[in-house]
Amino acid sequence: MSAGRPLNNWQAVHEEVLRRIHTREWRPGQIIPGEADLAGEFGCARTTVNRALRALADAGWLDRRRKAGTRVALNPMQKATLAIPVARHEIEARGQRYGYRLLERRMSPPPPELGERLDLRPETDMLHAEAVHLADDTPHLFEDRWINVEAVPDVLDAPLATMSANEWLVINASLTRGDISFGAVNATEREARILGAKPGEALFTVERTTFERTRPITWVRLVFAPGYRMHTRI
Amino acid sequence: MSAGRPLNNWQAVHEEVLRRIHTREWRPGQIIPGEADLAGEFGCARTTVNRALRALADAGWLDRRRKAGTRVALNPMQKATLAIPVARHEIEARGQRYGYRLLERRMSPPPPELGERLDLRPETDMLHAEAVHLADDTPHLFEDRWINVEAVPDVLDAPLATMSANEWLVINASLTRGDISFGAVNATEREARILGAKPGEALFTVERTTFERTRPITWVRLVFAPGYRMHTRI
DNA sequence: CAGTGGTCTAGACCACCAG
DNA sequence: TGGTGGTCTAGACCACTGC
Repeated sequence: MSAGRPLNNWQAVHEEVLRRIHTREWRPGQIIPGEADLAGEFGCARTTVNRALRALADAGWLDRRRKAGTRVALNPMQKATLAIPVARHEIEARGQRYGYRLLERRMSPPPPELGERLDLRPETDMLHAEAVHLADDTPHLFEDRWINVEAVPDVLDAPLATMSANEWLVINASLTRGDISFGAVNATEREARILGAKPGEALFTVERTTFERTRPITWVRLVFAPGYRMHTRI
Repeated sequence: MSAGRPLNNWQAVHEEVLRRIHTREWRPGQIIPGEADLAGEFGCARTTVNRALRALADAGWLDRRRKAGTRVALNPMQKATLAIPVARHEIEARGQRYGYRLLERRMSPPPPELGERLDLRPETDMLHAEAVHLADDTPHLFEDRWINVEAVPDVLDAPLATMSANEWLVINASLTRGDISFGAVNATEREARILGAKPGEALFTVERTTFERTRPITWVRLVFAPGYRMHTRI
């Protein structure tokens, strides 16, 4: 069934396969022809078909299993690649002026819950930094950060007044793993004051714990100004 | 510099390169050797190196540009692949019993804001369905959905009392694009009653608009029970 | 303009696992 | 156990883009 002009690049194959899925020529759950067959039909090497189908599987449109073959995914909308907001970039991308103010910086024992979660010895002091990120002088994001100084002692000399802890850590620490979670909190009195919100107002939060191997480096909670939404597309 | 045993599969190359990034042998912003060099060092084909480096670039660890070469990314934590929660799977994965109750189902003109956002003609009725998803009989998620019946007329015959609209649409409609956003809202009186929350309590929400080509099929807002967080890892 | 990554090909071998 | 996807190779050509 070698039809029209050969599809001799993987993007073209990708596009054609996606078209067949979208037009329901190939329906959810249905098995599609094997790589060799498609290569024959499209007039290209099997490697090229493989590249295209692998991309579609990564994106969630196909389910592939050896021997079982390739099927159209039942629910393509359950995978998304998300751009984790980096305050400076997000603000500058909107054409606004980025600002940063350090509100607090001091050594302190972490809240017990955090100490346990990071599996630190009790009574270990951490560096606690609080800051607010501004868009055209309007508060955008409140950052509440705890840093494990035993893991990155140099951070005590970091110029946190002018440079966000994140920027310093990215350059100076070895970050191998991150656990990230998203949720909602009611603004505390203090958060409300800092972010220009009403106390109790619902705020979007991101929490991230960053590790070097298994050693915790830092825990941070980002609390966004009211109305903030994080977007993605499939 | 062809050292020990050859790394003749892309996962091994992937691992070795990631190791050099993690140990800061190759530092953020630094340029790394070209594919040909690495292939020589590792004792494998350039294609294999390419596969590994491409995966690392997709994951955000490397930045690659023709002619400019490959550099260690400055901020590897800004990309994450997210598993969009599907209520049934999420609940069953926790070993709980999944339940579903349809609360409302009727034709109605959409709120003006929604009608505009979907670019529908004024006075177009939509199918409005509200449902709650239960985990062991405890409310987990409130679903507020509007469906464009002009795009999927058959949905009027869908057994929404026993099957969630999402499951029906995935099978019966052509979904080519989705816009997704995450945020926080204060529970309304009604949401609080349904979800077992206090009025005003901060709740995590996901909103998704789904399209066939450019035609809107459905808009849905998921409001999660208090304390819910969505997780991912890098 | 030249060096880098991006890709295609043809052939081959292999791991996996559904039937 | 045989068919399917997963991968490697060697060689080649090309597109992009920094210098």
